[in-house]
Amino acid sequence: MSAIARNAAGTRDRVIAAASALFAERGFHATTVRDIARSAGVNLAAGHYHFGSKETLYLEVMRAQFDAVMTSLTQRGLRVDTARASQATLRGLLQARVAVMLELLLGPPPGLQGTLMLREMLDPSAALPRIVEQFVRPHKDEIVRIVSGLAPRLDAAAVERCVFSIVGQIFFYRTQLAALPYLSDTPPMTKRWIDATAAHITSFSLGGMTAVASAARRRQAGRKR
Amino acid sequence: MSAIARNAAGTRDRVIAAASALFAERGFHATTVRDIARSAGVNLAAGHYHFGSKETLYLEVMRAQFDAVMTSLTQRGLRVDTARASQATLRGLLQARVAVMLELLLGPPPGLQGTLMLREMLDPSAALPRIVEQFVRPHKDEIVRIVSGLAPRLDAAAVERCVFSIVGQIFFYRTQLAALPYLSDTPPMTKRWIDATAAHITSFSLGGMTAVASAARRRQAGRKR
DNA sequence: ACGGCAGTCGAACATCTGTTTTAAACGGCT
DNA sequence: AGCCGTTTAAAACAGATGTTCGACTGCCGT
Repeated sequence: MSAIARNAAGTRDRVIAAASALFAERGFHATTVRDIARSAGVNLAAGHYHFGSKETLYLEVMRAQFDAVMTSLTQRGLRVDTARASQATLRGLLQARVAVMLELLLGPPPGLQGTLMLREMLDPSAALPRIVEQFVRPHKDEIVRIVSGLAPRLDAAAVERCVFSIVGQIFFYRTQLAALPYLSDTPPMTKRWIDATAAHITSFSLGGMTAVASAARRRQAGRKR
Repeated sequence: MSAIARNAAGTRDRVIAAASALFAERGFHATTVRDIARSAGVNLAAGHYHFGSKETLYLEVMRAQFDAVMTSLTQRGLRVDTARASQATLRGLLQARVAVMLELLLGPPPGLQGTLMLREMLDPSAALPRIVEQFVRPHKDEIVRIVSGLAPRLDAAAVERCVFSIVGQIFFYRTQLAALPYLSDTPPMTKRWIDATAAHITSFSLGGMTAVASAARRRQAGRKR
């Protein structure tokens, strides 16, 4: 544990950092271990010494990346008690959560985790279950709680559909990122833009939830007749 | 043009078909020309004879795939005059359009075009502009027309945000396809499920649009004071 | 002072990949 | 028949890629 102290830790971390960026930018198969080594400024064999194989390195990158995200999120204290909050408070919570997810997906840094997650969705690996449990599930559960508070009459299935509708709106801007320049002259993703978009999504979603709730009520009333 | 009639067209098409499936399933880099040849049941050199290179083949696959989609869509006669339609009609148009896009993205066949498009979004190639113009743009314009009809008071920017909110809800089920089994016990994507989901998205979106519209009206009134 | 050891390095290995080449066959067309 | 576009077969090529090997380095404990 001598050369480790200054070198090994540094080397290992530099490999992880370089691999994260390259895997996100080009994907697993288009990224070569030589690219990673060159980008990290380390020897080609260093990667295999620390991780054993390219695939293990990839999984380790995922673990490191999403562990980092979750700790940074809990640090920001976004876990709030939604049990007994007013409607206005819940709306604020929703908007804040939407803004956080937009930031997370679109960066800066330019949506590293968002890109990695999207790649996992398209080419699932052994890392996907972990990512879903550690990263997606908490967000989903939180929004489920908020939606349940905002529309108490909805049953679980309807709540889930509403949550998917909300999350879908958020993911859109990351999924279609490459196509957006061709579709509209969207401004750069500044903090201002993120806040405005979060406000729109919140407003849109609140309207959507009340519409779905009243439709369900109407359906119920119709059945009783 | 003799051996073409039965062989060339057959061979060429078989290569395209096999390449489409493999590119969608594994992506460009993870697919080898030998895999394609074996899957198509043709000789290795056949691909290069017809397409010259793997990249050209890929672009040709994209062209063929999205040309096919668009012709099949126009055959279904989904271009309707939305200029002077009643609100109820517009709602029906929206729901039909949402259902079509869900089918397109989720298959069967299991979302081949949806997967290819998603891969293009993540790793754009020379095919992306064409895909956007031929495939994404028409859908967007159609929904813009429907939304404009449903909420005439909204300005262009607000309409676009609403369209993104609608399309985002649709894409969600394709983007998060791999994660859905971990998140909820979603039923298989039968026609029934697609119709129900389209109904939900339509209902949710109508509510969202009226909410956004009334918020805009409120903002306007506030400014005038 | 010295052996051990984790870490690093340069080189090499075996395999895979896209592409090209060569030769031979097949089938319709004039 | 002879030609020509198409297809097959087999091989080879150059370059890239993941992985491994052996030697070297610097530091620690004894």
